[in-house]
Amino acid sequence: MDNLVNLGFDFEPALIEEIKHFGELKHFKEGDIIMDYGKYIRMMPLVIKGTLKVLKKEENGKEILLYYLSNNETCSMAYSCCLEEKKSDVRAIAEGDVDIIAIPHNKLDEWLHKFPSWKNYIMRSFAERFSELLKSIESIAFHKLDDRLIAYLKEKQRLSGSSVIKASHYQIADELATSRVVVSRLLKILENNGKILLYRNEIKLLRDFDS
Amino acid sequence: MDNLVNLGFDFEPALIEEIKHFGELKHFKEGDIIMDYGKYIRMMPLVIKGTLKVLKKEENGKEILLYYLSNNETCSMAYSCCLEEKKSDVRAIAEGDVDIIAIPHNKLDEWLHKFPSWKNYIMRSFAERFSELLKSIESIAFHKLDDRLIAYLKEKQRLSGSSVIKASHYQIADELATSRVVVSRLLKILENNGKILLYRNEIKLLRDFDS
DNA sequence: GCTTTTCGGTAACAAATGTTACATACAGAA
DNA sequence: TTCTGTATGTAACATTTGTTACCGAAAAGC
Repeated sequence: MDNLVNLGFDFEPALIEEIKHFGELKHFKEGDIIMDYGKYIRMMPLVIKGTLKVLKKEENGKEILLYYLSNNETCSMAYSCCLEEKKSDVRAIAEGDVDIIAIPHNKLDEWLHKFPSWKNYIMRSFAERFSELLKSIESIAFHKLDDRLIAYLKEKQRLSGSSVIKASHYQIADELATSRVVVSRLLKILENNGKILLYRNEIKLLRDFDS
Repeated sequence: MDNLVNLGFDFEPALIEEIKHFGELKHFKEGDIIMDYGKYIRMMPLVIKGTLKVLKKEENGKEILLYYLSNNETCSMAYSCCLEEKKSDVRAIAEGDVDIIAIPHNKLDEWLHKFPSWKNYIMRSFAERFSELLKSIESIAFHKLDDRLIAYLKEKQRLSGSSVIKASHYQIADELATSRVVVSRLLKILENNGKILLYRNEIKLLRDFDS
């Protein structure tokens, strides 16, 4: 918790003191569910380390990836839910080890008045989430699956910092809201074009991957 | 402007006075553009009468409908843009006659501190827009075009209060980000199934439309 | 009246995606 | 090792959506 000051939050010292005092440091590991459909949300997560993925599910069970949250980001939808005592529309899952600071919901509004840096942070978060959702809509509505797959792989590369992506075709299909066979087919084409190499549970992006 | 008090905003009297003083009443008519791609936004629109549609466009020219704004609603994305001096990612167009109150951007933040009812309104707006965007994503990602078309027609019916919808197949295709031929095809199927009647620039929804 | 433009209907085809089914390969457990 | 569950490869086919082309009807302009 002490290294909070070093993180890129840019909060004023008094606010950092309050966060240290009222915030609760929590650890999650691969696959842990931080927020879930239909559950009330009583705290707002600030992501300190690792990555969360935020998903939306349909009645029949299909899921689609909305966006990732990583360092110093937060889920604005959690904020909205906290304020209005609403149930969550989305699910957030830890990708690997994740540390968050949980801010209790009753502080959110108080800090908004007390700390300009908190207000700015919240407003910036809202804007970023809107922008991510718009990107997501753009991707689904306007791009074909092969482009979306490539974008997905790039995003995974960016977040992990590695060009070896650990995931099964099933998982990828889930997050793109399509079927495993389709993903396998498109990945095989990418491999044949010399963009990637395929292994079990692993995809290696080659140098000329983006072109 | 004087009938502002009667509208469902639920603002405190002092805030209403400020809105009357600093807000500017503006009229738009069918097709007028209130916000546009790449333009800076210097005021935030409160919709008093009529309906705005909010769209997102792709590079190649295709557009897709994100959601409608009608009575007492506002565009949270405009709010974000105002605060951060950002360019708009979306376009907002008047559907028929529209009255808005334009709130100058320098008041937004000030009122946030001064008026709890303003803060609540803004926060509620953020939550509503998120929810609309999620509905939009759900629709595009999980539903086939025929379902989306039906949902689109229902929404039009709800907003206009009439089961006669004035629109060409071209317009509908644009807002669903597909082509005219596809829309005509699906509409004809609906007509053959006794759900609707088709005329030039007009679609009449029949009684057993939803089933 | 005529001409032009826009709108809608339809066919024929192309492309993208989804589905089912089955084979094989691999990893870990027993 | 063998067994077993999971992951992947691939074919064949169905469905959905997109595209092009052409037609005639209705509205708008002249």
